[in-house]
Amino acid sequence: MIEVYDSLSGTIVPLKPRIPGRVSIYTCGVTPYDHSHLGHARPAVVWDVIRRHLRRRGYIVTYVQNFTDIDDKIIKRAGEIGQPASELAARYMTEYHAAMEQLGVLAPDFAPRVTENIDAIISYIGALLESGHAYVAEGNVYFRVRSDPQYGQLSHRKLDEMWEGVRIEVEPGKEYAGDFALWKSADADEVSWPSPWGAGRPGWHIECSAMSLRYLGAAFDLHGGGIDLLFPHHENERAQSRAYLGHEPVSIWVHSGLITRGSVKMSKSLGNGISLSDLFSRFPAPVLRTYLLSVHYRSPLEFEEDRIAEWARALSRIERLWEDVKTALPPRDAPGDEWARVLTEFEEHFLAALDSDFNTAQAFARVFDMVAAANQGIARGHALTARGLTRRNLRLANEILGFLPDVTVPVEDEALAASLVKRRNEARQARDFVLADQLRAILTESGYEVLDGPEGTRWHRLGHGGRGGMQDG
RNA sequence: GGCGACGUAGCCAAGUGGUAAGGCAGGGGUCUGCAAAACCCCUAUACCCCGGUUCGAAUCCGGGCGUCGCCUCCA
Repeated sequence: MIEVYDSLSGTIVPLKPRIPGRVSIYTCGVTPYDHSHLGHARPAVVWDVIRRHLRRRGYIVTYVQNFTDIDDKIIKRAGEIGQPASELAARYMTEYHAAMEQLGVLAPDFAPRVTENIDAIISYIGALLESGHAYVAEGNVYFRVRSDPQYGQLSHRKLDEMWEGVRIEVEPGKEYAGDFALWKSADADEVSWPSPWGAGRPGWHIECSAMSLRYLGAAFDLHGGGIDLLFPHHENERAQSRAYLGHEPVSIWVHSGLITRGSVKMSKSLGNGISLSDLFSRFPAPVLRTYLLSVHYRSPLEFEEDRIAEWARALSRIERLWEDVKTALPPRDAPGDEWARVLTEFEEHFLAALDSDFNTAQAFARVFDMVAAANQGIARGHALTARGLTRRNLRLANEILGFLPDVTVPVEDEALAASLVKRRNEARQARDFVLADQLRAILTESGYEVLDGPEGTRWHRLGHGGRGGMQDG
């Protein structure tokens, strides 16, 4: 049984897919008007883990994540740099895709864009006008918020209290301050599409209602996004969809916590975002990916480079063990010791942690427990069994969490490293420890870790997934 | 001002009624040419403060203090 926190009800609810065995998901993607930052990566990685876990549990998952590739910010930015809005958006969408790929995020099944769904949006707005949930004013179309008696339920606020003391000017023609634009009329020099209400572009919220309907149907299981989208975006989206469909569009609303810096939210408009390209130059992608998974997805995550470095040290323990077990054969038996029990029961406990509202922090705790048990087994004379069980466990965990690097190192580098290790062991046998230490220093500086043990010298490249090797010491 | 969330060891962080996961850092020991890794042991009578409910609360309720988020740019 998988349980998920639902923002609408404010409680943990069991996941009951509308179609048994299938889970449909829609999440709000980015507005591509600037570089991708860490805050964009968090929900992407979180949903990647959710998808992988659901698949592991046997569900067929359909995942849709949109791009809002036309809006005021894009138009403004495009005007500033003298580039067409479509080119600006395309550039940043490409960058986003590349960053997500580096983070090991599976591509969505559909990645619809607003500009490719204008027809669906226009007909959606038309239906809302016909049913009286929307009205035209000065070339704009507004959604009549008070037509939905449940408006405010999702974000847990009361409509009457919401607009008191609001100091923004109400746009001319709006019946009510809380009403929001479904269609915005365009200035002559702005990019626009023809519509029954004149040339213009869609408002911010309507695209998600129209595109989720087109790609997932009239109702779907999970809707995701950052908690900062709860209001107004998701509140508005829900109101539109309820008005259009006559029923609830979403089974469970799932919101991920924000990343903060100095306790303040990281966001493009505050200019305190850490760009992903910058982070990629300083940390391996699996470290960044799993750093985002090191706390529960609903908790705020304070960005601190020292924490990432700490996390990298923790991961290196797992990686070192993986280097030791990755070629192990399947185990034949397991002794009744405590460490063996941990290794054999790992899958059950690991998946149970994720069943519980996708608790990745707890899932990692189970991985570290398992790592300790594996090392105990190896140290206590059951290396074959321990390695075999551990290989299976790490592959399972990695398939969902994605903490192991998978970049291969050129063969020639490996061959050179192997010869250096060989010469070092010759020096050690000759008790020429000065030369041996020099050779080890060269290997270390090249990214190779050298470990002398009773079974010989193990060596591998940390953080890059080199094949490494073993030589008799 | 309104609404909401959070406050757990030196640091990060799970746990939400039954007696404190995990990570980092630190200390002691074993092993080792040295180192690293690994193994063994130690490091919160305790979960912001004060009341209350309960046989029992970090977990529920009330009050207080602090931090953050949303209140139409936002993942």
